[in-house]
Amino acid sequence: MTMAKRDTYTPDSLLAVAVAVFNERGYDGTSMEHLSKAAGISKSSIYHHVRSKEELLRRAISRALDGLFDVLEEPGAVTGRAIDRLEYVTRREAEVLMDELPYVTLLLRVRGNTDTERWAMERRREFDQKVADLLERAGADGDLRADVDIRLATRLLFGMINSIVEWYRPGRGGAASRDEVAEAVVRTAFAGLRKP
Amino acid sequence: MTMAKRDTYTPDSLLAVAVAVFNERGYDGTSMEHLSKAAGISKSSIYHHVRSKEELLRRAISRALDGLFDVLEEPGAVTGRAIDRLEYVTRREAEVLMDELPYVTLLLRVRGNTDTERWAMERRREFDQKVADLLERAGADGDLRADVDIRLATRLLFGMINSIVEWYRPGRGGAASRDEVAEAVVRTAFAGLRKP
DNA sequence: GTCTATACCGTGATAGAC
DNA sequence: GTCTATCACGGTATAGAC
Repeated sequence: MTMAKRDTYTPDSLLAVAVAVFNERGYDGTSMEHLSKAAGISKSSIYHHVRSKEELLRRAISRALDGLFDVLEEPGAVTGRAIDRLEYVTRREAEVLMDELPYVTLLLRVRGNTDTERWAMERRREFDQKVADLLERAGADGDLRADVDIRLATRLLFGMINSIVEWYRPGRGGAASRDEVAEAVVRTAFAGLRKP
Repeated sequence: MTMAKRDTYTPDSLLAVAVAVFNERGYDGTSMEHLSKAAGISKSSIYHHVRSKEELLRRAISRALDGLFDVLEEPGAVTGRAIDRLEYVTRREAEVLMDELPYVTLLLRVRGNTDTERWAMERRREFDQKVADLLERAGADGDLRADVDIRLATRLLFGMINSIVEWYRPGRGGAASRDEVAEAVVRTAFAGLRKP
C-alpha cells in the first residue's frame, strides 16, 4: 500500500490501483481512504476521475465480463463438434481469466448487495448458461462419458477454472505459466468428461 | 430477512442466523443492524450473547476448520496407500463442506483484514499443505498419471471441492444430493489424477 | 488536477432501565 | 434477556480555494 504512482491519473490507471485494493481487502472492506492512500492522492481527488466508489466496481466488472463473453464469439467457439468447442472455450476462458486476472477476480467475488453487483451476477448466469448449453450438446452428440451429470459437470468445470484466481500470480518464477495452467485445466477436466 | 426466530437465543443459534447473513451480504457488507433485523432482536441484545461482530466470525470459522481438520485424523485418512487416502480425504472433505456448508462458505471467503481472518488463512494453508503432502506421496508411489504437476493438481482439486459452496444447496429437490455430489467430485478429479 | 475542510449519515459498541 | 438512548468514529461524497 501507499505506493506513489505519480503522473496524473487517467480513469483507467486509477481503476487498476482501485481493483488491486478491492481484491486485497474486499470491495466492502475498502474505504475511499484506503484507495486514496494506495493511489497517493487525496480522497476528493479520486472524485475528479470517477463519480463514486461503485463506478469503479462497475467499470472493473464490465471489463471482466467483456473479456469472458468475447471468447464465445471466437471462431473456435462457434464451429465444430460441441465437445471440441467446449474444450476451446474452456482453455480460452482460463486464459482470459489469467490475462485479466484482477478484473475477473473482482467479478467472481461479487455478492449482490447493490444494483451493480446484481447486474454482474445476472450476466454471469447468462454466461454460465451458454457454456452449459455446449456441454448439453456434447452429451447429445454422445461425446461425454456415460456417468457424467451435465449440470454437475458444468459446475465442477467452472469451479476448477474460477479457482485459478485464488492462486495464479503472473510471472512468478518457478510456478506454472499461463499456458501450462490452461493446459492442465483442460487436461484434468476433460479426462473426467470426454468419452475415452 | 426479518425472520422472527422466537424463544431466546443461545450463542449457537444466534451464530447460525449471523452466518447466514454474512454469507448473503459478505462479512464486511453486514452491519449489526442487518444482524439485528435478521435475528428479530435489537442490536444491543446481540451484545448480550457475543462480545463483538468479530467473535461471531471467529466462532463460525473455528467450527469450519475443526470439521475439515478432523477428517485428516479419521482411519481412512491415515492408513493405506497414499492415493487411496487422498481419495478418502477428497470425498470426506466434500461431505464435511456440505454438512457444514454455511460455516465453510464463510471460511473460504475470508480476506485477511483482521487478526481473526489472518489466523483463518494461516490454518487453511496448513490444511492445504497436508493434502498436498498426500498427493506428493501418491506421486512417489507411482500412482499418479505421468503428466500431472503436483502443485497444480492440488490447487485444481481444491478448486473443484471448494467451488461446491457456490451452488450446492441441501435438500433441493431435483438437484444432486450430498452423496451424488461427493461421488461426482471424486470421480471427476481422479479421472485426471490416477494412473489408468 | 489536486488540495483542505466539512456535511451528513451509518457504524460497532456501551449504559442503564425494565 | 431485551429494550431505548447515546457515544465516538469512520464512511461516502461535496464545496470551493489554489
